[in-house]
Amino acid sequence: MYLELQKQLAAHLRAVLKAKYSIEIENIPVEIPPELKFGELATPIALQLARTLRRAPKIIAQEIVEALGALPGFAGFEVAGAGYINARLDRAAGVRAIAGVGSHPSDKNNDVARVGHPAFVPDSAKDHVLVEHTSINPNKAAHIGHLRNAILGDTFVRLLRASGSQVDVQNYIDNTGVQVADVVVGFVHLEGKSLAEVRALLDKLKQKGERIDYYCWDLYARTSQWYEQGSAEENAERKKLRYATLHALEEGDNETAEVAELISTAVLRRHLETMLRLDIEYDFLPRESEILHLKFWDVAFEQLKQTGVLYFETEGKNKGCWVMRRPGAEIAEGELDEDAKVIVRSNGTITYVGKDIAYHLWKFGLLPGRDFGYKKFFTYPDHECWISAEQGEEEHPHFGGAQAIYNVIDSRQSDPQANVIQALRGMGHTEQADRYTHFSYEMVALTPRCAVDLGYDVSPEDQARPYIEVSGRKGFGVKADDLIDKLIAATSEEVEKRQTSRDEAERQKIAGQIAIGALRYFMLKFTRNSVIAFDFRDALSFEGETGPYCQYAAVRIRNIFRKGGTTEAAVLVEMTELAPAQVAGFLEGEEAEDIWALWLRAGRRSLVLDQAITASEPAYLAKHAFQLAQEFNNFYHKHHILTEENPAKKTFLLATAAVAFRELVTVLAWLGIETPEAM
RNA sequence: GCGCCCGUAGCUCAGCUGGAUAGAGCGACUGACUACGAAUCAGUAGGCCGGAGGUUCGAAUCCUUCCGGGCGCACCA
Repeated sequence: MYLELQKQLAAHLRAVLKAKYSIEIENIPVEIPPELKFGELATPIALQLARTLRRAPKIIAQEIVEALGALPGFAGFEVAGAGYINARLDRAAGVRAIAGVGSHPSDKNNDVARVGHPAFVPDSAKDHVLVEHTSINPNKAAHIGHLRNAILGDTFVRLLRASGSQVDVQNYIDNTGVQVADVVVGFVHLEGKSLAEVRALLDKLKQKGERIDYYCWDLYARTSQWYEQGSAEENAERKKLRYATLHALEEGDNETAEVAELISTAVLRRHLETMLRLDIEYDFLPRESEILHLKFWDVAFEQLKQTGVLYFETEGKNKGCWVMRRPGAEIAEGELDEDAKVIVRSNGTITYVGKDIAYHLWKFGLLPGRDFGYKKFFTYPDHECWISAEQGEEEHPHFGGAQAIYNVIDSRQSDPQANVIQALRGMGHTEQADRYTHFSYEMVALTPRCAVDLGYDVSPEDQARPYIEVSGRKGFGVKADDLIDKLIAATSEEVEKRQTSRDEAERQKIAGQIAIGALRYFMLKFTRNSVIAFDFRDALSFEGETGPYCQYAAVRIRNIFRKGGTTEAAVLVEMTELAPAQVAGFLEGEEAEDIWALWLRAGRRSLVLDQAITASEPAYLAKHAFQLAQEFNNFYHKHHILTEENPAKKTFLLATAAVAFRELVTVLAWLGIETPEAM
C-alpha cells in the first residue's frame, strides 16, 4: 500500500512542479517521516527548490500545497517545520487498502499461499534470474560460515520469487580442486586406503548412522597439518603428492579420481541434507569436472582471444602466459603490464578465474555449442535437484541462459569476481556485466571466548582480538549440524515445559520450527557488510530481536482466533462492512495512534521488499518482521480484544490482529521461517 | 605499497537515494502474570555517531586527511 501511495504522490508532485514552475525533477524524494505527528508521507522538495527558485522554502511549500489539491487516498497536505510538505492519509481508505479484501491489483502477491508454492506463477515480464549460493567444497562438513552463505542466498531467492521473478538456484560444486585433492591424499596416503576400502568405509559409516562429512572434517585438518609436519624434504615430497593427486582429479578416468568422486558425492549429499534441515533447496548442481571435461574453456578461450581480452605475454614475469588486464589498471599502449591477471599458465593449464569466465559465459547463454549433461541427483518433496554429468538423461530441464545473475560469495573473493565481470565487459557483453551481482558478505568468525569454550587452543594474541576467523583447513569452527542439533535441544527443552498437552511428534515439530527460526533470523539480522562474531549465547537466544520473538507474536494471534472461534479472512470481510466513518473513529485520538502505526507497518511490506531487492539486503525484511512483531505485542498488551464489548470495535481490533498475522506469516515465510501452531 | 570493508550507548548492531528531537536488542536497575499463556510488556540510566577540516539551507550519511581494526592483492582453488 505504502509503495503505491508513495509513487502516486511523487507522480502528482512531479506534475504540479512542471505545471507551476516548469521544473522537471526525475526523482522526487518522498519519505516516511520520523514520527506520525508529521503525517504518513512527507517531502522536503520545497527545501531543495529554495535555491533554484530564490524564494523562501516555506512559501514554496505553501504554493505547492495549494496546487496539490485533492488526491485520492490522501486526507490533506500541510506545511511544517522549515518547509516540509507533510501528507496525511485518509485512514479509513488506508485500512481498507491494507486489509486488501477483494485484493488490490498492484499487490498481487498479497496472498500468502501463493508465494513459495509450486503453483505460484512467476511474472513472465520479469527476468529469468540465476542465483548461486552455498558452493561448499565437498571435502568436509558445512560450518557456520557456510550457513550464512546459504541462508542469505536462499532468502534472497525467496524475495526475488516474491517479487515475481523466475529464479533458478545453483550450488556450484568444486569437485576437482585442491581441497578435495587434500582429503583424497588423506584417504589414500595417510590412511592407506584403496578404492574398495573407501567404499567399504562409506557403507560402514552409513550403517552406523555416522556422518562422512564429519569424518572428512578431521581427516582434512590432519592432512593439512601433515604437509607441514615432516622434514623439509619430506614436506616437498608430500606437496608433490598433493599436486599429482590434483592433476589426477582434473584428468579423470583413473582410480584416484574415482576415490574423489565417491567421497565428494557422499559429502555433497550430506550438505544437501544439512541445508534441507533449514528448508534450503537447489535446482541444479554444476560441477567443475564437467566444465573441464566438456571443454567449456575451449569455446571461451577463442572468444577471449578474438575480442582481445586475453593477450599472449612475451616478456616479464608472466612470459609465456595468456593474461588479461585487471579492472582499473592504467597501462599505456605497448607498455609491459606485470600486474596483469594470468588466465592460462605457461604450462598451458587454466587458472580458477579462467574456468570461472567460461562458466559465467554459460550462465548468460553466451557459450554456443556447450551445455552440461543433466542427471537427477536429489529428490525434494515437490521437485528434483539436477547435477551436471558428461552424459546426462534424455529428458531434462534447461539451466543457464539467465538475464541476471547473483553470486553469493564472501567478500574475500571480490577481486576474482571483479576479474570475471571485467572479462565479460571486455568481450562486449556490457549488459550482462551490469547484471552480474557479486552478492558479497562478510565472514562469520568466532569470539575468542567461544573458541575457548569449544576446547580449541587460542593463542594470547588471538585472545585479544575481537574475533577469530574459522578455518576448515585447521578444523577450527562450529559445524552446521552441531549447531542445529544444539538449537533443537534448547528449543525442545522450552517446548517440553510449555506444551505439556501436545504429543511428542507435535512438540518435536514445534521445537524444530523455532530452532530454525532462531538460526535463520540470527544469520539475517546483520547487514551483509558486518562480520558476525559468533557466540552460542547470542545464537541460542530466543528473546528480544530474534526469530522466536517474531514467531511468538504470530502464534499469539493464532491463539486469539482459536479462542475467539473465528478466522482472519472472516474478520477482514466483516470489517469492510463497517461504515468508513466508524473505522475512522476507531483510529482517532492519542490512544489509537499505535493501532494506526501497526496498520501502516503492515502496509509497508512491498516497499521494504523493493528496497531489500534493490540493495540486495535481506536484513531489511528481517528488521521489518521484528518491528511488526514488536508493534503487535505492544498493541496486544494495550487492547484486550476478546473482551471488547462494542461489537464494531471488536471486529476492528480482530481485523488489526488478522492483518498483523497475515503480514508476519508472509514476511517470515520470505525469510524461510515457519510460524508454529503453538509456542 | 595498492585496493575493498568497518569504527554509532557497557556489549552486539540498525539508521534507505543527505532531511525534522540519532534508534533497537542484550546487559544493569524499577515495575506488571486469577486476562487473548510473561519466549511478553511498561519505565529509568546510558551518545562530542573514531579525530580534524570541507561541501550546503541541512551531514552519522557526501568529499579530503589522519588514527584504529579487518580482509584481499599468486603461473592456489
